[in-house]
Amino acid sequence: MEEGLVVIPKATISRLPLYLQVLTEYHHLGITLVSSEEIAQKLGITSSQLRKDLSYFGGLGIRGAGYDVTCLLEKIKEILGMQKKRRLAIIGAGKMGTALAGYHGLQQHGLEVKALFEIDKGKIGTTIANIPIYPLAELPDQTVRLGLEIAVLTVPVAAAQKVADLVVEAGFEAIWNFAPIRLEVPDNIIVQNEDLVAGVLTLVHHLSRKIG
Amino acid sequence: MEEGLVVIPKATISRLPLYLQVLTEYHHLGITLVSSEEIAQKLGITSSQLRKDLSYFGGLGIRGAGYDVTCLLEKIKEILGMQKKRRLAIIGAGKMGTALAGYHGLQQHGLEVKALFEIDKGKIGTTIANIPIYPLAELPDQTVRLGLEIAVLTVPVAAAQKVADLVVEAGFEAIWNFAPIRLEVPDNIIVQNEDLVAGVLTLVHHLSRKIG
DNA sequence: GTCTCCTTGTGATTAATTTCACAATGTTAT
DNA sequence: ATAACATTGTGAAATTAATCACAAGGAGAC
Ligand SMILES: NC(=O)c1ccc[n+]([C@@H]2O[C@H](COP(=O)([O-])OP(=O)(O)OC[C@H]3O[C@@H](n4cnc5c(N)ncnc54)[C@H](O)[C@@H]3O)[C@@H](O)[C@H]2O)c1
Ligand SMILES: NC(=O)c1ccc[n+]([C@@H]2O[C@H](COP(=O)([O-])OP(=O)(O)OC[C@H]3O[C@@H](n4cnc5c(N)ncnc54)[C@H](O)[C@@H]3O)[C@@H](O)[C@H]2O)c1
Repeated sequence: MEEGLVVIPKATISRLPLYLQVLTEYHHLGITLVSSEEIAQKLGITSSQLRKDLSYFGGLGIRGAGYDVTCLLEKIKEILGMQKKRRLAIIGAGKMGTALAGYHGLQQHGLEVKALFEIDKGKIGTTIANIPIYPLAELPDQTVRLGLEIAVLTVPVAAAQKVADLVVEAGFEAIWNFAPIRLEVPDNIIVQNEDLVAGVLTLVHHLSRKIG
Repeated sequence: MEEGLVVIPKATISRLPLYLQVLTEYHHLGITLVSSEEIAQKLGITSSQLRKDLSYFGGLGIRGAGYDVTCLLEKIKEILGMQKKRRLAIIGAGKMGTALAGYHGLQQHGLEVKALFEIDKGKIGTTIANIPIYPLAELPDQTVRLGLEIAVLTVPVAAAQKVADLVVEAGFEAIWNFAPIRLEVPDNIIVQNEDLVAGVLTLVHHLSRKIG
């Protein structure tokens, strides 16, 4: 395994959060060593796929025994770029914005929600889960002051593109978008669309194959 | 194109919700005809991929002109099994459950949230977005009475597996799971894991490639 | 230390997906 | 009606991903 030369396939990267999840489970249970077969079974994939995936980032396993849970967790976090903490802002303190602001799972993965932004005067000045809500107009200033990197878009779909423009102008590097619309942004801005409807429609598709 | 014999690739199916989203956008804008190139550009994919995908369900396009938006929307909805309405229950009326209960996007895709279930006595008997909150103990009875098919799991991770067991026993066909854990369920139960953390970690990975 | 057993790591193979390139076939203008 | 043009639909080729099968190497027993 030649370090530095290996290109990790996209398909492998896309499975890393999955591996992170089950390894975290094992870690919490106090399990320190786990075989590829065990993890694979839990995830419903083949053990050879898991081993091939892990092989891309060096021989981490112990032949005859399995993989060290802690060691593997560290490596996956490294590849996913999770060592550095990231500062987020949530734009739109509505139902979804409120849920995310109070979600501990983000904190646990090094994602710090530092601010919410709103246009509703009734919400501005209050807090959600101890996070202050600022007026949207302060976006450029607070972005610099707080060192915000990732914007979480939880505004109504009708406002989403306009808000995305503001977010880009304010200097954000990335957008985590919950509005069901394809945003148009410059090439250097990273957009991750979180399309919950897509998820449930996939489920519906399977369901209709099963029971019509 | 031989009807009935064609197997639609998984990769194609996974893109259908995406197509649905942009076609719905065009529909709202009153656009009736659209070329593969336009849609592809909007989605950041190649036009030949889109055409190949659409070719699996028969020649829907008009050579020299493009695709009829309404016609395409209908076909995609058919393939995804969206003609039939589906009845959902949300288990766990916390932050995420509340957000989903009040989300119009579900209704718009034929997904009707009929009930919420809780163990918190303070919440039982009240409503969220006009949807009644029942005690968890009533799950089996209400499932039959209301004809519930899909269970939305928005309970704390520590309770998720136990609740999943109850849901299966109550007769649900499918689970839309928001808890960050791999549920163990019988083979005939469809599980769709909605791992929001996976989404944002993918974003973080791209971010760390970009700015370190 | 040696033997046995277990599980990893990986080349080779097979399968799935994407891209390419262009014939087929429609539209629109005249 | 015909010509000029635009866009689809699709085999073939290229790329990417998943699976197989087994040699290599480490653990544990004695
Ligand atoms: N609720 C859900 O479960 C859910 C699920 C998936 C996707 N979404 C999407 O998330 C987005 C928000 O949904 P929601 O249910 O939270 O809606 P919501 O109406 O509860 O919240 C929207 C909030 O955004 C604020 N807002 C409006 N325009 C704004 C602007 N220009 N700048 C800043 N804030 C602004 C509003 O004041 C409101 O507080 C929508 O695009 C929706 O489609 C919601
Ligand atoms: N909040 C978010 O933005 C978010 C995002 C992604 C995933 N999630 C996941 O969704 C789940 C819920 O998160 P939340 O933030 O809404 O938590 P929450 O604490 O706000 O809500 C959980 C609710 O479930 C109820 N509950 C507990 N045990 C139950 C049981 N056995 N049966 C029925 N109800 C029960 C609680 O009374 C509470 O009302 C968690 O697993 C979380 O990891 C949440």
